[in-house]
Amino acid sequence: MKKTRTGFQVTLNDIAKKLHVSKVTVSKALRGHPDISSETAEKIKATARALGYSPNFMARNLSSRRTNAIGVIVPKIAHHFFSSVIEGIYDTAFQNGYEVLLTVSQENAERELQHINSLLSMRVDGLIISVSEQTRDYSIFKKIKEMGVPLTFMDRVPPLEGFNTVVADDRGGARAATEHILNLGYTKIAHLGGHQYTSIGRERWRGFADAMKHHGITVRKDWIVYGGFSEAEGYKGFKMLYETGKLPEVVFAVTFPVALGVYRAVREMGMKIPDDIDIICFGNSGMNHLMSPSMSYVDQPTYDLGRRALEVTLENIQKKGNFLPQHITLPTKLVLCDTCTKKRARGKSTRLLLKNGRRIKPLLGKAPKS
Amino acid sequence: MKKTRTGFQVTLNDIAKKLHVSKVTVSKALRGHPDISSETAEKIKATARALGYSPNFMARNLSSRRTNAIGVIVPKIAHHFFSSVIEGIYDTAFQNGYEVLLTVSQENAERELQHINSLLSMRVDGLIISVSEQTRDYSIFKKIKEMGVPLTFMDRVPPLEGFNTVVADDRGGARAATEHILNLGYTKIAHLGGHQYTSIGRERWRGFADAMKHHGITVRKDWIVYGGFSEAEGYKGFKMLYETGKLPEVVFAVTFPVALGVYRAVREMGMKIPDDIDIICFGNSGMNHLMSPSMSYVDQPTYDLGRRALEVTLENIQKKGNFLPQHITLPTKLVLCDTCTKKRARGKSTRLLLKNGRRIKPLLGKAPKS
DNA sequence: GTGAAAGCGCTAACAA
DNA sequence: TTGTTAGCGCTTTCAC
Repeated sequence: MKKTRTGFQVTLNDIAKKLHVSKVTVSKALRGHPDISSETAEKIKATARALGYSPNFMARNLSSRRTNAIGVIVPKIAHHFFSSVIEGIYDTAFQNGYEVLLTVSQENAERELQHINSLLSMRVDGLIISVSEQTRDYSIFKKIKEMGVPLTFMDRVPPLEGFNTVVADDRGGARAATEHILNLGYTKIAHLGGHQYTSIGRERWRGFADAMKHHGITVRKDWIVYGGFSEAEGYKGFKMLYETGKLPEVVFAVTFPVALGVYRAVREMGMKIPDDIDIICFGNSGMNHLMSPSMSYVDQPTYDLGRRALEVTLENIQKKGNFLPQHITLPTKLVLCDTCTKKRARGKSTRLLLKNGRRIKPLLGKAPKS
Repeated sequence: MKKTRTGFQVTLNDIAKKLHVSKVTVSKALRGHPDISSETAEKIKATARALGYSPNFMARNLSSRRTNAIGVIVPKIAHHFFSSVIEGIYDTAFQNGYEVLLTVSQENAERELQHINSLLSMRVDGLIISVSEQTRDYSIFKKIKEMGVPLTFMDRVPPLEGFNTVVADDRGGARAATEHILNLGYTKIAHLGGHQYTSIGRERWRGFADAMKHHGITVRKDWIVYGGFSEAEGYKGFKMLYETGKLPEVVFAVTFPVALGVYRAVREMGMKIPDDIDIICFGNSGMNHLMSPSMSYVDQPTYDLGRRALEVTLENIQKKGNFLPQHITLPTKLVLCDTCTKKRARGKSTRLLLKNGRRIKPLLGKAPKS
């Protein structure tokens, strides 16, 4: 027993001495190495348990040169999307005997970089990253590739070659949602989109544009607003729509939180969803069914995104040199709830706005332009 | 440059050789040790950067016997409460040069134990744990104490002596909420509480009972339901209330998710909150203001819970032997939203129930008793 | 089936 | 100011 900075820790040697064997024997026994007779192995395991032995991860990994750990970086954890993805990652990792080192960038590129460096210095065997909405400097990823550390981008993918990617069918899903609202008869459609330097922002916009084009409807420029993925951004985005002086009939929001921001803004203005303005979004939350009205949305295979991301990363770790980057796209599904079930006659308040921009209770901050 | 299992990793030695100095010099220089002249230090740092050196956490921590890492275990991350706590932990850790190793137990005692063991084997300098709602075996915590690893319980605290605790004022907050509804004139009050072997379940129940007693109102036994902290449990709990044949005027829910379960159940039965039944709860979610009606609740200092938990843990790490366990209780605040703002005349549907238990649309599953 | 030797990359103590 | 020596606790040859 050794007194460490942290107190008393049992080591292999303690067990070895107690049993008058070498520490190598103990090491092998504990790892189930076939060298050791089942008899001694049992004895060793028993005393290890009795002594409360817990292997020193640092030492083990320093000598074996592998950590059996995967580093994960996500931008947020408060959202259903990521927490479900993480569940998929955890479960799969555990089944494969891997440890997960989870970190959160808070949509902050600087913090993301810190985490990457920490995880690299912990020598994780592989990385799964969903980049922050701010990330624009990709040099660290190139460095990671040079270092030979397997890296899988999940959901949010930077424009780089040579990495594994696991994403939902953003373009297809966005297109399906847009087709749906077009089929309802809506033509005045706005898109609260993500920044175009983000993969999901770009792909979802493309899906939207695909459908619009296919129906021969021109996209009104000031009804396309690009921004971040948070509720605050959705609120801000709707305000910008409002300031165009003309409200669309329906909004397609790039994420669930963005749609929430719209809800809040709409409510503050004294308007009603879906009667005054309708809405549909990409992604979901566990609380959707409690909102009134509940939102129709594009469902993402969250758990599977996590699971597949981990699987690909593991495969990459195992095959190493002779492994070609994999690109996995999982299907999405349109789920209809209370919104966007039929075309609504525009409500009173919205009509008023069209005649006279001042009749609707203005949002906090700047008054509407027109 | 060494080829490791993971690829190429630059070591201290690489830098040392390149500069014709010893690796000790490099090590010291990189850590800003005053031994080294600023001239050589600069040179060393420059080549380290050029070579893309990243210190090996394992090796560093193995020899220094400290990891500068805090292990954190929370039961859930999908909830506003924990994700905000985690933010507090992260920020404070970063300010103090500490790493956070975050894990999630999913309210599962077994998984919690796995995580504890992993973190211990990573030799974290300290632990912050919010125990799962299932945890009933506390032996591991005693073992941790024997090992001398500083441990702080946050929010959910097992009944053990000798550990740091950082909690919200559960009892006081629950009492304040209950006082409030009593002052509105309600007397038929139900409590959807947490299991009594959990600290927050117990304390919140006590606060509730305090207020009831203070107002001289006897607590109807079958209006006290104990369960878990999830939405599903809230749903189930309300069903049990319903089966008593008499619905209370108002429900005090032990957590926000539990209250959500009530919302869902109430809605399914075709009743209305707050007119048919009113509700208030402990804790909040970022989405509360989007629900209709928005819920009045006891606000917890989530970020600060995280911050203080980390601070106490660090202090414990530093003082080690001569450190007495600290117990910190942070104040809560009653926040009034749409529910519980005044006593409502009981709605039609509820009155019907009182005469004839069959008039309200029954919940899925077993039909109501009466 | 078992164990001695060597070393993973780093830091701490001490010498030079 | 710099370098030498000796580990940290473990795993990996490779000899017995």
